[in-house]
Amino acid sequence: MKKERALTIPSATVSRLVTYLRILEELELAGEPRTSSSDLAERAQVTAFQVRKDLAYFGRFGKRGMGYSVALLKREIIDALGLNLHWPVIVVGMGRLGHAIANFPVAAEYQFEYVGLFDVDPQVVGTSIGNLPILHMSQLPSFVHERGVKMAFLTVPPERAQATAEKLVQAGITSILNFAPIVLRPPLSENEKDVGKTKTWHNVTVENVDFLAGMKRLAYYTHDPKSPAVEEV
Amino acid sequence: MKKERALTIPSATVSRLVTYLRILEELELAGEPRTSSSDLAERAQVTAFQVRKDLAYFGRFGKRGMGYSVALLKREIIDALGLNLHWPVIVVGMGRLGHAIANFPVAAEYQFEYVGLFDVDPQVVGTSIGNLPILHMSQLPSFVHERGVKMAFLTVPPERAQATAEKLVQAGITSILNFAPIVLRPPLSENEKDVGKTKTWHNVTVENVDFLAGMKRLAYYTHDPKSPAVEEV
DNA sequence: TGGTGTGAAAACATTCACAGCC
DNA sequence: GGCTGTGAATGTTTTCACACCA
Repeated sequence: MKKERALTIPSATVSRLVTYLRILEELELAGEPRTSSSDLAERAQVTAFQVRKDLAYFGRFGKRGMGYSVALLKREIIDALGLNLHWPVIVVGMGRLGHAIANFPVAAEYQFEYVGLFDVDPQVVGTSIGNLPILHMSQLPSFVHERGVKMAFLTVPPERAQATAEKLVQAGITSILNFAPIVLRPPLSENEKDVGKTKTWHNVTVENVDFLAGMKRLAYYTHDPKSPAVEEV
Repeated sequence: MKKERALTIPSATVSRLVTYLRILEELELAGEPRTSSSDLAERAQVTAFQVRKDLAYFGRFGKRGMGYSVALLKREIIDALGLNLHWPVIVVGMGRLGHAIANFPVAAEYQFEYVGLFDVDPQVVGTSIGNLPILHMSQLPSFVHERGVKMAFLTVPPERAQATAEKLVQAGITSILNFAPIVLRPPLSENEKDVGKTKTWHNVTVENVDFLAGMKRLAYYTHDPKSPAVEEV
C-alpha cells in the first residue's frame, strides 16, 4: 500500500532548510558529529519548535534524547531540496553584473554548473569567461533544448528583463533567478494561480535577488515610526 | 484626542509596498496620472484584495470608483517606508563584492548616500572609489558616531561576517544589509525575541541578500517532487 | 533524563463579499 | 457603474504542551 508523503513543504520552511543545510556544513567542517534542534535553532536564529516542525515535513531523522546526526541530516536536506541532482545553469545578460555572477564559483555549491552564457551585444558575443564562450541570444532556444537546461540567471538591464524572461520561458526554461529590480509576469492575458511566496507562471518559478529592495525594507524597520504614526482624530 | 495608527505594517506587506512603489515610479515616468488596485495587482503579480489590504494598513488614499492618484500614492508609500529621510550608508568590506556595490549608483534611490567605505587590508585602505576614500576599520566607531550613521552594507568574506557585524553594532549601527551567506546572530548569551521575518538583535535589523540561497530554493521548486515523495507504508 | 515528533491552539496572512462613496 | 475600504471567513504558519523513546 502506497501513501503520498506531504508533497508541499511550506515556502517559509524551504528557506529555512537552506539555512540549516549551511549550518550543517559548518558543523561537519568543524568535526561535530551531532547536533540538536535547539543548537540548530540558535545558529539559525529561529525557535527549536520551528526546527523540529520544519524537519517533520519530510521525515523523522532524530533520535530522542540524542539529537541529530550531522551527516545524516545534511544528506536528507540535500535530497529534500533536490540538491543531489545536477543543475545546468545559463547566465543571460553579460554586462557588469552578469560577468560578476559568471565568475562566481557556483560549482562549489553541490551540482550547479554554468553551461552557457548569453548576450545580444556583438561586442561581447564571441568572448569568453573561464572556458565558456558567450553566445548570441538567437542560439539560446536550441541550446536550452539540446542540453535540457531548466535554470537561468537573468542579469540583463531592468528594461529588458520582462521581454528576455518571456523568451527564456518560450525556450523551455522553468526556473529564473531574477536579478532585475522588477516583477516578472506572464505575457499578457494569462491567468494562473499563485502558489505561495514563489509565484508560478506556466509552471515557471521565479526567485528574486534585489539588494535595493532589501535596502528599502531596512529603511522602514529603522526609521522611527512613532511620530508619523500618531494621528489626530 | 489622539489615537495611534497601526504601528506595525506586516513584514510581507512591507516587501510588497517596495514593489508597489517601483511600479508607481514606472507609471509616473510613463505619464499615467491614475491607477487602480487591480492594475497594481497585475503588475505586482498579487491579488487586488491584497493591494487594497496592504494600503489600508497605513491610510486611505483612493477614491471610490476612481482608483488612486499615482503621485499621491507614491508619496504616501515613500513616507510610510521612511524613504523621505536621508540615509547615510557605510560599506564594510572592500573586496570584489564591496567594490561592485560601492560603484552602484545607490544615490539614485531616494535619499540613500554612501558616506564611508571600510576595510582592514592595508593594500586597499587609502585608495578611493569615486570621491570616497577607503578607511581602516579602526576609524569606524568614531566615524559612525560623528556622522550619525545607522545603516551598513556588510560585504566582508563569510568567515569574518559575524565578528564584523558585532563590531558594527557596538559602534552604533542598527541596520545591516548582509551579503554574506550566513545567519548573523547576537554575541553569545543574549536572548531577544524575533519580530517577524526580519530578526531583531538589540534593536538591530538584518536583511540578507543571498543569491546562492535563492538558487537552492529554485532547485527545490524545480525538481520533480513526485517520485521521492511517494513512500511505501 | 534529555530531546524528538506531533496534535492542538494561537497568531498571522490572505481571500472574500459587500457596503459605501465618487 | 466602478472601484475603494473593511469586517468576517478562510487558510497558512508558528507556537506550544506533552507523549514517547533512547
